Amino acid sequence: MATINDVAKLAGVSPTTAKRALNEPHKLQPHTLEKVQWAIRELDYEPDLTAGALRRGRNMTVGLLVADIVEPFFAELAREVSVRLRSSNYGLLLADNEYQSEIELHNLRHLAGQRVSALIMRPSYGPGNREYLLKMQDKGTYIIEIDHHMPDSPFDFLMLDHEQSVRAGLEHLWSLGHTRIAGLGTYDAELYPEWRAHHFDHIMREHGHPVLSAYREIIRYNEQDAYEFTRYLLNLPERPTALFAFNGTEAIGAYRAIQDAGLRIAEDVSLLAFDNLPWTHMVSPGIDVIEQPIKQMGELLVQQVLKNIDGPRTPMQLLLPGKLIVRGSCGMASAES
Amino acid sequence: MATINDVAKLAGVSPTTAKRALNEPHKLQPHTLEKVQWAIRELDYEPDLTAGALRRGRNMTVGLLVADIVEPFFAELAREVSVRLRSSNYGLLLADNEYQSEIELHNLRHLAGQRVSALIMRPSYGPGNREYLLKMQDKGTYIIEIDHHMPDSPFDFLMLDHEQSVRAGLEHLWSLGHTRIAGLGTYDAELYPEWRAHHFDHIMREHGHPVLSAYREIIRYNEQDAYEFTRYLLNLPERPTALFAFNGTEAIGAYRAIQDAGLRIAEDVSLLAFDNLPWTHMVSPGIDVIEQPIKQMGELLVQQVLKNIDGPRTPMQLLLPGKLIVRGSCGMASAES
DNA sequence: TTGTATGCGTTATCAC
DNA sequence: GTGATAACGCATACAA
Repeated sequence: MATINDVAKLAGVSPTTAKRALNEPHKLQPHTLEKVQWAIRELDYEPDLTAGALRRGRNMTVGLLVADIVEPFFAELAREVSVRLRSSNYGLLLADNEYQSEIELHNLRHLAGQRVSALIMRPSYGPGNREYLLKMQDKGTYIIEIDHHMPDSPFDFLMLDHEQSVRAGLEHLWSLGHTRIAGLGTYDAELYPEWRAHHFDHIMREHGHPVLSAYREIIRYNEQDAYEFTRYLLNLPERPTALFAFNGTEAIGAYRAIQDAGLRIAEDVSLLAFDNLPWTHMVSPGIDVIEQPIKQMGELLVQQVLKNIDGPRTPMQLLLPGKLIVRGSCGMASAES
Repeated sequence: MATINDVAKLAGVSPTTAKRALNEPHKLQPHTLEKVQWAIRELDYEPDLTAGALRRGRNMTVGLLVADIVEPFFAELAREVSVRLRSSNYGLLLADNEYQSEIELHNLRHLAGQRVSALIMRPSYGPGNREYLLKMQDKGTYIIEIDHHMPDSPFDFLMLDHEQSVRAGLEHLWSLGHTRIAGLGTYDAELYPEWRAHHFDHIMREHGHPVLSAYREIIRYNEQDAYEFTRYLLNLPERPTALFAFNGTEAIGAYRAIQDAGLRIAEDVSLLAFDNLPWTHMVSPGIDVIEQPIKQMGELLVQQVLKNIDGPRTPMQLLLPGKLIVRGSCGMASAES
């Protein structure tokens, strides 16, 4: 494996000069430049990123810590970020937290040990790792949160405008006459501080239709819990006329539960969901969804991260609007109780 | 940031001893061990992985190069690998190739520069980067291919038994009376050397029902191409009675095309697909699929990779069987032409 | 059982 | 424009 010293020797220059041929070629005399470039080709020189990382205190990667890479939202975001990073010589160090701060801490330790240049992360619940993250930030790692952000969190963030999105969804349902609406999961400051559930509660109350207490339960946003909770809801004497799934995974569980209960989507019960997943336009009727601008998120994130790795910090605290896509899974609220 | 030297100084021992407290604690006297552990806690010592990487010539990550992280197969595999890596102090450096060897080379350069300890990769087409990969291997990087493997490729591999899987699928279709079956994509040694398409052709011929030349076209395995090709197939005078989608993304395109053509799944045209994606059991009838044992793959991969990073090389050239799941999207071949 | 010394390849500072 | 030199933090060979 050729090092920059080998290149320098072969070209008859110093390592400093040899490196400049790669980083600041304009500062070299054409003649010198050519000699070095020839030597680089001759030896197949490729820089050792680990040596550079040790010297500079950060490596050439961006850490991306998602909740779960299998959730399509995170998979798509990972791709967008990865693709855009390509033109910058940065790589992507992937980690997850399964929404749990112990797992998160384990992975943060690794990312910090690897000296990632920047960290894009979906925070887990609770203030658990804030101290650790602040230490990372102090050591020069740029940190930006995605998808979720606590008001007292000191970090930059870029996420969906959950409030606007929930409101857009509810206005859609209201316009169809729905008032008995159940959200798939209830906000809990300690256990489950999810914004979509929080705004759902708040906006419903504000609109004069507080969510029935029978509809309120703290569940996790996965297929299984969503399935079971939906079955429960559909069996209530006062069953909801519309269901609001707070992410794409929940929507799958809800959809299956509705089918298994022998009910028809739209006619018997309406379904509205976050995340525009492929299957939502393949069933019939198609599912009404609120789509996140994932491409835009990826673009803005990479831009912001690269700008902030070197150069001075430019704050970014951004909410992006969700887009309602209507396909037919929400029907008129029927008169039947 | 505390280094191991700081720890050593505070504990009044040498750096070597301090490190041993972490790596080989049994080799220290209880008293020494305690002193060092105290100092580690006192200083919040965490190892600098970049320094270790430089020194050892490889970092504490495994490179995972997929074709496209958005394809659920790769997303799920990434999660399985990531989860299992957690108990080993290794991280995951993620990259893709979009099936193109230029993109692949770019990312390989990065992975090699980062000195990944091992590389799990889905190869792109063509022999393009073999030379580069061999150089990586010579420098000590353990390499194993997934999902696809050329017979003359010198690397280990772990993938689905494509031949067995295709045969299982076809026997299912034959048992329902189908003979006019179209695979969504045709094998081409140069342009598109995909095994599933290859075995499809071969097994159909072997069985006495060579694929009609009207059904043969080289397409890429994405939703759009699959959609268009399916529309074309369904418009043929001798249209196929069954379609075989070679991955989950193709299946989506085919499904939509069938719907848009106003045909009924199973009654009018049967659909069989690779990959057991969530939506395939949510539509009705559910889609008959061939499922890959992704969890097992992740487990075996991590096991093999960790064993081969240190220790002597133990070869692994493994085909795992696919599992046919029947849900109803394949009906009897109708008599109508 | 513990300690000493060296070098991994790069980058940054400073001198020429 | 170019070059010499030092230091990043760790792992290893070797010495004690």
